[in-house]
Amino acid sequence: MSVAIENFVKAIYKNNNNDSNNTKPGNIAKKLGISNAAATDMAKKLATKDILHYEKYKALKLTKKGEKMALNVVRKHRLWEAFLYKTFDMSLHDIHREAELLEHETSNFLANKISEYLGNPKFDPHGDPIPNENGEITTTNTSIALSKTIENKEYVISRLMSDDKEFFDFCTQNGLKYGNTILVTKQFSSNKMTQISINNNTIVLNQDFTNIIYVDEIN
Amino acid sequence: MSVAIENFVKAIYKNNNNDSNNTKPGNIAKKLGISNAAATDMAKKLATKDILHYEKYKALKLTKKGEKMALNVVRKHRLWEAFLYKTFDMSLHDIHREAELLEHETSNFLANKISEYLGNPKFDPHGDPIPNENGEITTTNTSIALSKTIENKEYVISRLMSDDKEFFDFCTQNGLKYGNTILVTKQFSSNKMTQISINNNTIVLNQDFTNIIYVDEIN
DNA sequence: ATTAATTTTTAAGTAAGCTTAAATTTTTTT
DNA sequence: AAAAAAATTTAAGCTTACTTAAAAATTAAT
Repeated sequence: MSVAIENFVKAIYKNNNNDSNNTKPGNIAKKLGISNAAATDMAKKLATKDILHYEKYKALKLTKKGEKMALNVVRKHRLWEAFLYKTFDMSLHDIHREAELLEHETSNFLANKISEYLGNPKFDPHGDPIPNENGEITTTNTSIALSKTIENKEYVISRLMSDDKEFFDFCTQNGLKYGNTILVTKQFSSNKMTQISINNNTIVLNQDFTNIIYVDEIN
Repeated sequence: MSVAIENFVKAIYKNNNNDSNNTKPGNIAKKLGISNAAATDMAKKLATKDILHYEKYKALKLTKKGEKMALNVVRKHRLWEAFLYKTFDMSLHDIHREAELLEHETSNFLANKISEYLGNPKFDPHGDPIPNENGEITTTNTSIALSKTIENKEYVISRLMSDDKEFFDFCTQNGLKYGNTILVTKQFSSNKMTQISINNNTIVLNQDFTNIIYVDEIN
């Protein structure tokens, strides 16, 4: 399977997690930086290979086979992220950029070596779950978006769902890191902003950020 | 630069080291598993990009730019080999196979991280020199092929120049490993075989092997 | 030094993965 | 519900990196 195909199924997989009705060629095209026409072509091709279901003008949906392919790539991506983070102490943005390339040239053999070396971790440094060798995600996800949190409650940061360098730079500067504790001090319902306290600093975040920062409640 | 181009210049670079008159399209084609016609096409294309010198029916020769490209790929290949060997304890054959893929998807940034992590090694686990960041090989090579050694002298294995699984399996089984000491007990000049002693075992090797096993004299 | 064998080159063609432009369908707006 | 906007699809075309087959040049053999 080519890099183009692997990236295509990965993009569908990631999109389906959020909003499966929205997984149309144009949407995937935008994420991959290709034209709508190219995405339609690819979708039709992959349908003949039993990798996805394609119906004109309808949303794309991966078959079991396609989902397994996507999860295999996602597994390699997240294992590389975890590995590079630990071994070379690279930034969240850098590990993503490198993993984006390495994921396509990594044998299952090597992926398993990396996993074993790391003690078969369940999450990568962004807090994203790492599928196992069979493409299964065995962890249950109890995290919620920061935008959905309740005032005056404490939470632990569990996931930073982004690829954006500026976002990660901001997080690093403000101590927003996987595992750190924050206190939600105010939810501005009118303008959808969230005020939090971390390391004795007060920060106000807008929805662009509070929808991609995930947290777990502290019991 | 594409994977096809990187592999092409790498193949020329490796061939030039041995016999520069022999570096014609058909030769490179055979190494890459492509047709002669494809190799000729590629050579003509790369000539327009100032990557190599091309003259009809003559041997191919890399330009300074082309050689730098080749050395950059070779550097990444050998750094990956050294890294995988050390970190995951993989076999000489396995590290080669994985490095062959990873070398093309590795940024200079990551290559430098790997090099630094390993203490900027000068040689990979096969004994091949690792070019530095500027594409320079700073080590001088004093090794000779096992076929050129002298009877009743001791040598240290310094290089195993092969990609072949069977060869590496043979080496592993017989203790033929980078850094190990051997005694040359007989050179059969008639049939070009070499008899050595290692770990109290006697082995007779033919030229297929003695031309790719390199050794250093013990002073 | 011819002839034979091999290699290189040219020519024509293919598949993958894109592009732009136009036609069609769906979705949104009024 | 009709018109406008947006998205999807179709069509035609491009580039890269190959292929096979035939022509041309080089190399090897007698």
